[in-house]
Amino acid sequence: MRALSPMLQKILDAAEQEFGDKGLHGAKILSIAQSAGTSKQLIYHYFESKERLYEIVVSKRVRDCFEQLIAVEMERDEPVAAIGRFLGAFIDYLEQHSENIVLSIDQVLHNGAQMRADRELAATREVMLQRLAVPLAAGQALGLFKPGIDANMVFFLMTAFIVGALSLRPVFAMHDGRISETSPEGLRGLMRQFLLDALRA
Amino acid sequence: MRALSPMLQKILDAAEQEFGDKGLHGAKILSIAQSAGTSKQLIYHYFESKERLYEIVVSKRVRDCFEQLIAVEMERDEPVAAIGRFLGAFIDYLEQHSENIVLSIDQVLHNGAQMRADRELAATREVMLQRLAVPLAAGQALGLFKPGIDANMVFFLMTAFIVGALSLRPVFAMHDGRISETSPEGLRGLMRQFLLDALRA
Amino acid sequence: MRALSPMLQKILDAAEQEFGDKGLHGAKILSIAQSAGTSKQLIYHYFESKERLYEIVVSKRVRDCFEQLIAVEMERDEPVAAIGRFLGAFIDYLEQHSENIVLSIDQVLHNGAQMRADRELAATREVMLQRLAVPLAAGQALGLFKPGIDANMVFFLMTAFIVGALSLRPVFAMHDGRISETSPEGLRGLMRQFLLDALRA
Amino acid sequence: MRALSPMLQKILDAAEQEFGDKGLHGAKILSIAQSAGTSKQLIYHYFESKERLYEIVVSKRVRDCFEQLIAVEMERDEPVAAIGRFLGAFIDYLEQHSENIVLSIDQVLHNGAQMRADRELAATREVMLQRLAVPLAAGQALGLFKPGIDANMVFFLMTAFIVGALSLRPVFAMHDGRISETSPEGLRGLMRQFLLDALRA
DNA sequence: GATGAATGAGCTTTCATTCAT
DNA sequence: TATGAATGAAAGCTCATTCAT
Repeated sequence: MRALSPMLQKILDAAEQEFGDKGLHGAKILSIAQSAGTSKQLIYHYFESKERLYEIVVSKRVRDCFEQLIAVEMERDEPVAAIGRFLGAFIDYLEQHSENIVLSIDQVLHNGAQMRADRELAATREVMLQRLAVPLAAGQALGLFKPGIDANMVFFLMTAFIVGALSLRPVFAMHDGRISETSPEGLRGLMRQFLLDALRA
Repeated sequence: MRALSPMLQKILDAAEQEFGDKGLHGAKILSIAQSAGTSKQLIYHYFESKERLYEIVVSKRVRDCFEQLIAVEMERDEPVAAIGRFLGAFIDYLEQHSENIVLSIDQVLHNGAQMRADRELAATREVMLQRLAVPLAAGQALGLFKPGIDANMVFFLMTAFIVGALSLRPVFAMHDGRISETSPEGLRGLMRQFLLDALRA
Repeated sequence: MRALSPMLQKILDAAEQEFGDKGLHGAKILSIAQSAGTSKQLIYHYFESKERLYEIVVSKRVRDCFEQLIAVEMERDEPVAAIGRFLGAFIDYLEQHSENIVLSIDQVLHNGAQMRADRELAATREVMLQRLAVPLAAGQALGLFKPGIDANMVFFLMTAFIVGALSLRPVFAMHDGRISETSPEGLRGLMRQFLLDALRA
Repeated sequence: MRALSPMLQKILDAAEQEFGDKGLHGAKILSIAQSAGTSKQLIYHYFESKERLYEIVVSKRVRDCFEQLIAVEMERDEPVAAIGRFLGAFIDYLEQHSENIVLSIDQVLHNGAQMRADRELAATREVMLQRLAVPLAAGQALGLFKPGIDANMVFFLMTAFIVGALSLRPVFAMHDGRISETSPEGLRGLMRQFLLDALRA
């Protein structure tokens, strides 16, 4: 991974911000250019189209997330604690990177088309899943977790729930103060417990 | 609730479709007009702006969802079965009304601004929550459900998970066939079980 | 001149207001209808088009102005005082009826097309001019006024100056406080003196 | 003042024409684009809005007028002739640039908002007024002109009268042939004399 | 790499006007 | 008189994208 030209880096950062704030449709190439301190034309010099830039940003963000999850230490803990640690890291990551939420969500509106053919991303993902599989299998062997679900499924359940909760929280908050009164700490614990209970045998 | 003029009804239906497919930004007034078999100007005759039409569609969809949930019979079952029935109805509704998914999701990109001041909607919501509270409280009294969570929180958890799962399913399917191989039946059962397990004491 | 149906009268009043505020282009039929408490369709029931309604309003306003001027008592004064009285009445009228100013001005943008064939208006105008001619001729005979100008020309000069001054006053006021500091009283006197001096032999 | 891109120049010329013919509301961006031989989008590339383009055109026209008046030689003449020369130049300019008339007039409908914050224009105006002040003061010292009026007021009176007369001439011509029969020469002389007489002590 | 000029396609919105009842 | 429905035409403006330098 060699260093990118500094302007290219700025463009990518600005695009991450803009797409993460407004989604594919809401983002404007001109805004990205201005945030990056350059012109639209330079963006077109580097990227063939807005869609392509978006794809690249999405892949980059998703890969970054996978890499953070790969870095979670799970070897020393017993299975439930290990999965709990993974979960905590996942929740923290998504809470701190709201762009990923919007980007994930935005995929829904665009059929996930942005992730189609990224081999490297698929590989990273596989590594992450294999690491998650270790404590899961160990826990299942000990009768701590439900049988019949694999790492892929567990990761899907986690993602669905965390992304759903974090993105709908503000919407629910409008209706009803109670959710938003729940401190971030509280919601974090709630999500973690909820998911662990759901996995338990 | 008197009958709407037939063209107005067609416009609302077409708007529901279009917004449900593409979200606020992606939807085009011209498309809605063409689907409804009329002109964009007539839409502006009835609705003051695109945003306002969107708000109305969102409110309508959400209210419809709440009403379906209010109609779920829960009186005859014991608590776990009652909540399970509610859950099943909720999942079915959202699976059959994918517009609601997109609409919910799209709120995230627009700060949920579309639901702010709909008193009637808030009232319907409250009725629904009160019905859900009955078996929940009964179950808690019997030690079947976790203590310390109320109907509002349960509804939030359900929505977050179901919306998250249904919307991310196609995205995950791109990476990995296994989720999509899971038959709709299978996913339905999985979600239901997952949520019930999470609520259990 | 029989009484008009009350709604017709309200429409004309509202049109006067709206055209007088915004000019032909700036005025909206819908606004007029709403101000009059009726619907656009009724306006089209009475008037064949926006342009035609405008013409009628303009004629009405101009006739009203002429009639006010006809009513000015000039018989008892000596010539200079008589013309001064006429002038004062004209200035007062235009100051109190800013619609007339805007309407006159707006004619410029539309080639005065709105006044083409109104016989009755032309007749009223002639009466007014003949009354003005009396003290003018008397003054000229006494060597008080310039020779070689007739009532028509005098009326043109008066109108040009008063309309010009009243309409440009706010524009000049932006550049320079001094004009606007001149009290309405002051401007009134200034205009009157200015015109009388210009007519003097 | 570097040369403008040729297309920009064409756009400005076309805008001057169009706004000068139809005023702010009546002018259409598409017309301007077509007259300039380009597309409306290019106009928006250069100017942020129709209003802004209008402001620029108005400022440009008004500054041009002031500059012409600054260029009038008044040093060699005695006061009355000097003011007469200024007046003649002013009348000629406005007769030859009917756009300025319409533009001035149109200000009335838009509250003169277009001239608010143009420092440079205000400065040019001040220079022009100072030049006009010289023969005025000299004439007042000799008892030739009324005391108690300054250059600003004189300029206001001149503008009001000339703009009023030139713009209302066609309107009056409809009613009455006599004004329009007055040759442009004749009207020019009449206005000049009329204004000089009004200034005289 | 960088920049100014230019364009095509399309969008939301407005408004005078008409028709049927 | 009065009203709801509908339409044609166009307006102002936005944005992704390209080209030439």
